[in-house]
Order: sequence, then C-alpha cells, then structure tokens
Amino acid sequence: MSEITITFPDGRQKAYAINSTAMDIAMDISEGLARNVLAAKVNGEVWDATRPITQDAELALLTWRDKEGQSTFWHSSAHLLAEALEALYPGVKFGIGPSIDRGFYYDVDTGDRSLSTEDLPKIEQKMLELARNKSVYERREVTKADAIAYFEEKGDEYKLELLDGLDDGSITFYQQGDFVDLCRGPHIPNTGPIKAVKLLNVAGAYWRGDETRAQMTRIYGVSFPKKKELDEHLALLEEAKKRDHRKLGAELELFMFSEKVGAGLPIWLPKGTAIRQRLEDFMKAEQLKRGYTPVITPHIGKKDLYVTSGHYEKYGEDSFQPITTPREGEEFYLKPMNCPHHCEIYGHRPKSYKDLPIRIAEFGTVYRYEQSGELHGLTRVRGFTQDDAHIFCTPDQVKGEFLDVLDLTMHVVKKLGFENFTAQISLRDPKNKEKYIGSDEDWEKAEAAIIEATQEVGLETVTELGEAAFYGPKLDFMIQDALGRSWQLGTIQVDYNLPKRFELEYIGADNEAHRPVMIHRAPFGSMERFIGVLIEHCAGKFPLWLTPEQYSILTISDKYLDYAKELKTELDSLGLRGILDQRAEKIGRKIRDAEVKKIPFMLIVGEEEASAQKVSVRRQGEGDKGSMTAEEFAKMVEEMS
RNA sequence: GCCAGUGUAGCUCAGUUGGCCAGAGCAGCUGAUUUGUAAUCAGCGGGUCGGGGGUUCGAAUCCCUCCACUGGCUCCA
Repeated sequence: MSEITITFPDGRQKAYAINSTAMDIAMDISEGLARNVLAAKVNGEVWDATRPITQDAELALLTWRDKEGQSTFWHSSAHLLAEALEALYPGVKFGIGPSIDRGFYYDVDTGDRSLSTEDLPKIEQKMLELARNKSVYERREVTKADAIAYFEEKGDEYKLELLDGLDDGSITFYQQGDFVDLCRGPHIPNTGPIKAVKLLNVAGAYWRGDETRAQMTRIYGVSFPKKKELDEHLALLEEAKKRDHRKLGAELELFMFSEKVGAGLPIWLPKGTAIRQRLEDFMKAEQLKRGYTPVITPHIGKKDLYVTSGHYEKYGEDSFQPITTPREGEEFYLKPMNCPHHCEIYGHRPKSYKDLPIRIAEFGTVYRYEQSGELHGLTRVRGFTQDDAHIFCTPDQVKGEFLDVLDLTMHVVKKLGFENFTAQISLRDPKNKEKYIGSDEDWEKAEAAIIEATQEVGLETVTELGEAAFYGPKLDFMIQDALGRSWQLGTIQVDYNLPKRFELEYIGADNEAHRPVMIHRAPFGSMERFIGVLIEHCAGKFPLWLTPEQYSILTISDKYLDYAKELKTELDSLGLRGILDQRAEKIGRKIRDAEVKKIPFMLIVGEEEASAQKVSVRRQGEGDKGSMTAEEFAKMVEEMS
C-alpha cells in the first residue's frame, strides 16, 4: 500500500505515492497550475494543499477561480492581518477571524488603545511586508492541554473560551511567521500570493454576537492575488457609493429627512411622491384584478387591540410608548402593523363560507421604534407604508390563495426589473420556541402550506431557522442592493394564530362555526424600503412608466419658446409628462443639467425643428437619436415603457 | 442601544500648534448675452461653524453633554 488512487473532477484517475499532497499532484500536472493552487477539495472537504493524502480520494485543486479557493485565501489573509496586528500592537488579544462573502475580518481586543481608520494604512503596509516573507502556513495538531497552556501563557481569554467548546483530539494550530492561531483551517500554502490588501473599515462587534458581552474591534479587509483585481474591486465599491439611494434621493430631490421632524421619518418630496404614487397605482390595479377589497384604518389603536394580537406582550416595551387621552388616561399605540385592525374588519359581521376568501388591502402606514443605530436611509426607518393585505380563507383555500399571492409577487418583482432575488422560507427557531405564540400543530400546518406551495411552482428557496415572525412562518423575498447587501422586501405569511386570538369565525356548509386562516402579504413590503432598493438598482434612472419627468424640452433660444409651448401641449395630450426649460442658457448647459437630473429624454427645439414641426431627441446617457414628430416620439416612449 | 468616526452657506469642501471682520466653487437672486447636443459673463445676497454648557484675555479649533449622520455589532411584528 505505497500508492493511492486519486480521482479528478473529470473522472480521470491516477496513482500517486501515499502521503502525496495536493501540491505534489498539481506539480505533476503542471508547474503553472501548482503556482496557482490555493487549497484542495479532498473527498468534498476543503484541505490545505500541503496536507498529505493518506488514502484513495477524489481530488479537486482549488485556485482563485473557485469560491472555496477565494475563501481560503481570505481566511489566510485574516491570519496575516492578525500577524501584522501582533507585530504592531504587542499584547493584542484575538477573537475570531473568518472569511466573509467578499473579504475577511478579524475581531480583536486592543485593551486601552483604540484603533481607527487612520491606523489601517500602517497595518496594510505591515501585512504586505509580512506577506513578502512567503511564510508557510504550518498546520499542527495539538492536545487540548497544550493548547490551553499556550493561550494561558499568552493571556488570550477569547481563544481559551473557544477552546472550551472543542474536543481534545480535534484541535489544530496554524502558524505563519511568529503568529500562532487556534484554527481548523484550511489555509493557502504560504503568504506569498497575498499581493494586494485593503483594510476597509473598523467597527465594533460584540464577542460571540452577544450584546451583553465585551465589545471588540472588528477590522474588515479584502485581499487579492493581483493589484489589478483589488483596483477593480475598489472601483466597484465606488460605483456602489454613487448609486447609494441616500445620495441619489437627495440629488434627485425624491425625499428628505429633517432633524426637527425626527430621525428615521422620511419626508417624500414631489418627485419621490410621483414615483411612489405610480407604484401604488400599479399595485392597486393589480389587486383590483385579483379580487382585493381596499379599506382604510386609523393610524392608532387602543392598547387592548395589541394585547389581543400579542404584539403588546412581544413589543410593548420596544415600541413607541402610548399616547394617552388627557381626561380618561386611555392608552393608544401607533400601529406597528395593520393586521389587528384588519382582523376587526373581518369580525365586523358574521361570515359565511360563501364570503371567503376575503382579501382586505390597505396601503397602511405603520410606526415602529427602531434602535437609533439601526436607522438607515429609506431601508430602515421608524415610519413606513406597507402595501399590506390580509386574506381570510378556509383551510382548503390556503394553497390556492398562497399560489395567487406568489404569482402576484413574482409579477411585481419582474415588472420592476429585479432578476436576482432569493425566496427564503423563514421558520421558527426550534431551540427557542418560547419566542413564538401558537400551538405546534398550527405552526406545522402553516410551514407545510408554504413549503408545498413553493414546491408546486418550482420556486427555488433557501430555508432559515429563527427568521419567522412571532405569530407564523414567512416566505420572504430577499433582493440585493448595489452594495451587495441583501434586503427583505416582499413577504407572505401564513397565520393560524391571529384568527384564534381575535376569535374570528365563519359558518361552514355544515352550519358549524369554523376558524379561518389568515395570509399576510406585502409584495413591495415597505414602499420606503422598496423604493430605496429600486433607486440603487436602477441608479436613479427609473423605468419610463415610473419616472417623474419623462422629457425636458430645451430651446436653442427663446425665439422658439412659442413652438416649445405648443409642443408641450401636444405631448400633454399624448399622455406624456415633462417640463420645459425656458432659461436663457446655452443649449449645452441645458443638456448638462437635464443629464445630471437623469431626465430620460431631452427634446431640443430650434430653427430646424420649428420649421419642420419636429423635435430632436436626445436620450439621457446615450446621445442624439435624430429628429421626429411629437407623435413619433410618443410612440417611441410607449414602446420603450 | 453598543463601539469607532463625522457635523463649517441649499450642495461639495478649505480653514489642521486657539488670535485680524469665517473663505472658495456650484446652486440662488439681478443684469447682460439669444446661443445647435454635458457648465456664457458680471454683480449681489447668504453661515448664532449641529444645539447647549465649560476652559481661556480670546474658541469653528480644547473639554463635557445632547442631537443628527456614517461604518459595523445587536435588534427588526
């Protein structure tokens, strides 16, 4: 048994000496390949490329082109960061330092000294300096006792705590240069390939994600094998900054915030309102087609309403505190959800099974107290409007209704041009059931309904435990913004609990009282958040059917104002919306201003156009599209919408 | 809420060992210009330097506190 058989991803097999490493094998294939190997997948498990293989195995060599290759590279970069920190700040203690989606971080405790972004360039330099040593990442198995002794000597209580949770016999250390870390690995062969490093920011992070525990300093960074790749990555981050909805929202005058009105309370300016109303009109029309009934309910409700719904018990302390009537001292809460009000509407008079399903829809504005540090542009606010609806139906109707909601949601997502989204089934945390209300049986029924319906339409889903609402499981639509952050937008929830708490009933064909099932759903989710993500998605260049101003008429000189006004009237009558720039500015200036405001079409009128009764059309971001009549232009806009 | 950072005119920023009346560009207003595909010229107005308190002969600058914002963490009905 001095040979082992290695099976490659393409099925090819070859014999190698026992204890060959992935690196040896790569070298056998080609030296160029060996230079690029970062790690290896051995029987489905990611290993160090330098770790001896002791038996027959399936082997895939991992390079920068593989996701696991990248994450190994970044994980090793985190160790390099730690080595640099230890060199620069002796005595620093380390928490954890994993790779993340795009890069890596390390949590450190620097004692009395605090790190700021100004310290980062110095640390980067140190990392690059250490990387040039091409220090080998050396794996070594240690006993738990030895590991404890090492970190006790070093005085790193965080590592000791991590060790506490590990079993003897499974503990490994990795060392590169002078830095030794408790780590299960794997790592790249040596620090050499880490050619470009950028430390992005420092942030606070609780030890083990627990807010009652010590706050450490988290240093985020990203690294690459080539400087060019780093530059490209940084350019991408720049582009994301340009698309930031907070910046574009201010520039395009869509919305604002006011210190006097209050943090987290968005104020919609005319142009933002125009977009929002078009979205609402679109949704209202869709809902009308699908048998929804619009309702309107007040912005506050008595405390008792939320005691009944369970919201009081769950969020009473963490919500805006009640408004009280001056004489009687009655307590009213700002509504954090629309469902309790809608339950009251359902209960307004006895229902027959013939009435069901009942679909109650409302663009309902709700207010939730969010922690001050959580507020973020339009995506995390304290007052927002949901495109909410509640469907009350019989148990038999649940699946059909769910499928219809799914269809509506997909329609909306596609209409707005979102191609990449994830459907997430959010279930309760089985280890933490007391966080939720309702019986196990009801939860299981609700979960089954969601899973079955998504399977039926073949929707690809991921499942997350602990992400359910306190009253029921959800199907959440997650959409990525320009910074790669994932936002929950639309949501569909199957709820057996609230109907019970509100004692909702219908009389069945058997003349007996039955409990309806409730489906909560909001395809946009929150208008604020949706528009925030939409702004970043389209970089402020809204679809023609949504944009506040479709065109701007730009006159060459005010000799052509009369014609421009005629044109405007004609375009109005053709159902287009736009503005007339009548300033005594040069045409270049008017074009520039319209370009910056991202107005889709610039209609240039001068001598030629006035005499030919045409317009010269310029498309924002593209340029001259030639001249045409107003009708031809209107038709073109129609076709492009 | 927690850690780190930021806050000067509508916007972007200068003013960085405490020291004459706090500056610029853009935007705004007024006037001139009547212009052919990304910024015409000139003049004028505009800031209790985020709020409050303190140190000092003197504070945009140093200290305390509150507010808002940024990056994360925790949270998110």
